[in-house]
Amino acid sequence: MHTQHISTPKPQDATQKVADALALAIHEHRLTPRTKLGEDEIGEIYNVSRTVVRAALQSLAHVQLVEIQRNKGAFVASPTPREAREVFEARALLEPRTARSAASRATPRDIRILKDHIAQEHLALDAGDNGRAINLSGRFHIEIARIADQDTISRFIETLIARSSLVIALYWRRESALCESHAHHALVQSIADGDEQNAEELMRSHLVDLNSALDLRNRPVRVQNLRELLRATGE
Amino acid sequence: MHTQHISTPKPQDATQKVADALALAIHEHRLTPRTKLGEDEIGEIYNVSRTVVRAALQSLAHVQLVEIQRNKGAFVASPTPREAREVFEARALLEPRTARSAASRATPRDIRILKDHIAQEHLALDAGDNGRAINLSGRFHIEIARIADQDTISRFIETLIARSSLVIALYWRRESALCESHAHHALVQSIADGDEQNAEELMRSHLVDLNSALDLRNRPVRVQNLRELLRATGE
DNA sequence: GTATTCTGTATTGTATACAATTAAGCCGTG
DNA sequence: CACGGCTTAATTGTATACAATACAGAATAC
Repeated sequence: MHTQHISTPKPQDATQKVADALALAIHEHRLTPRTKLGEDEIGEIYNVSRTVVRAALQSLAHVQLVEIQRNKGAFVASPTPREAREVFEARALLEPRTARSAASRATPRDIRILKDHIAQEHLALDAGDNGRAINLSGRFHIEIARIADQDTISRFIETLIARSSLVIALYWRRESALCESHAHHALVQSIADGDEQNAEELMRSHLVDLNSALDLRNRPVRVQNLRELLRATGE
Repeated sequence: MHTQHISTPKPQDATQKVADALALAIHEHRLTPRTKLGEDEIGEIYNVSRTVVRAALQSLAHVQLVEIQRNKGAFVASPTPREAREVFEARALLEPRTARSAASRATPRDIRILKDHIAQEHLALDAGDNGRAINLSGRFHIEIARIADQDTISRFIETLIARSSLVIALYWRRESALCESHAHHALVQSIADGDEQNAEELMRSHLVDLNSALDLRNRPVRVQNLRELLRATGE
């Protein structure tokens, strides 16, 4: 992921590339909430102008992965407990129905893709790459939404899962085991069986489990920005 | 290039202003689907540079009010029948629950605001200003979402209602009466009464009614762009 | 007369330059 | 020593300049 320096052929949309790269970094928890995203800094990293960086940041701001404060700049978003709760409430509203729909439409190829996702998740977990595991876990849910073949709702779910990654970064209780791929496995099984009722119910309980693994009370403000970190010692 | 020096107080975000102005024009059906939105053209109208216009257009593209084609430019979005159906399916999934929540939380002030909305709707209809009436009707739904106090879901609903305006522009059957403010009135009543069950059910049936007023089969491609219009004569 | 290539123009994509705002450092004063 | 105002550096907001792409029309060949 570092062969960018020499040519930069720019075959396609540079803005999208930067946005994707930043989103991936956030999803994998390499960039943590409240981190400052300076335009020049990012531009130098990806060898693009601020024009492109700004467009990428605004795009990420739209899905609330970053927060832009006027004349202050862009920061990795830091969902409040309220926002965190809302994100999972919205997921609870959308995803069970989506899982049901997926169960009614999934093709053998879809099932294969889902199982492949789970396998990769296992690999990442075994390798101790938690960031990648979280990202894959999210993409599993997105894949189900894609199978459901509802573009509009899928898009909503994608943004919710993106924000979930931030919520997890902030509020995940280390006591609870990381991603419960058992739940994913059972979900795939019910989808493969075309058991709509079961798929819907499994997704619902899966989301409840996820939610219960969060501790929305205290907010650990572990920040990458040193200045911010020092200031936090006061409290 | 053109007098930016003297007046243009620019007290706040110029990008947002342009985006809002364009969105309003689309919501009021002054800008119709497939209309080309040239950057220079818009920039001259609002006396801002292309930089600002581009940001506004990208913002609108994100909520799918406009579609941006690379190297081609931005156009007012033109939802396909499939997209139109999906938009209303998503609304049917989100809004009844939201209405229920609104019924459980609405304050007297909220009720007053809703009733005021309806009154304005009536005024616009009586004045024959269909565009404004459609816009107000949408904002009525947005207001209910706001009362429900779920920011995340409210944001989704806002984009859905924005797109609904495009759907209406394309697929509304002129036979059916325009906005049925009776439905809105009954909805407000149930919300004022705190009757959650009724509010949810009324919203559900209201959306069904809206949907049945659409004809998703034929797509009347009445376009402002003359060139596109002439080309359409062939079919 | 029709089709096709070529060329010029218009429009978008990206980079850079300038203006405005913010944040930090410095210095003087109480 | 702490605090407040001023000055300066850094960063963002906006405009403009340049590069690349696409569209339209004309000229040419058939």
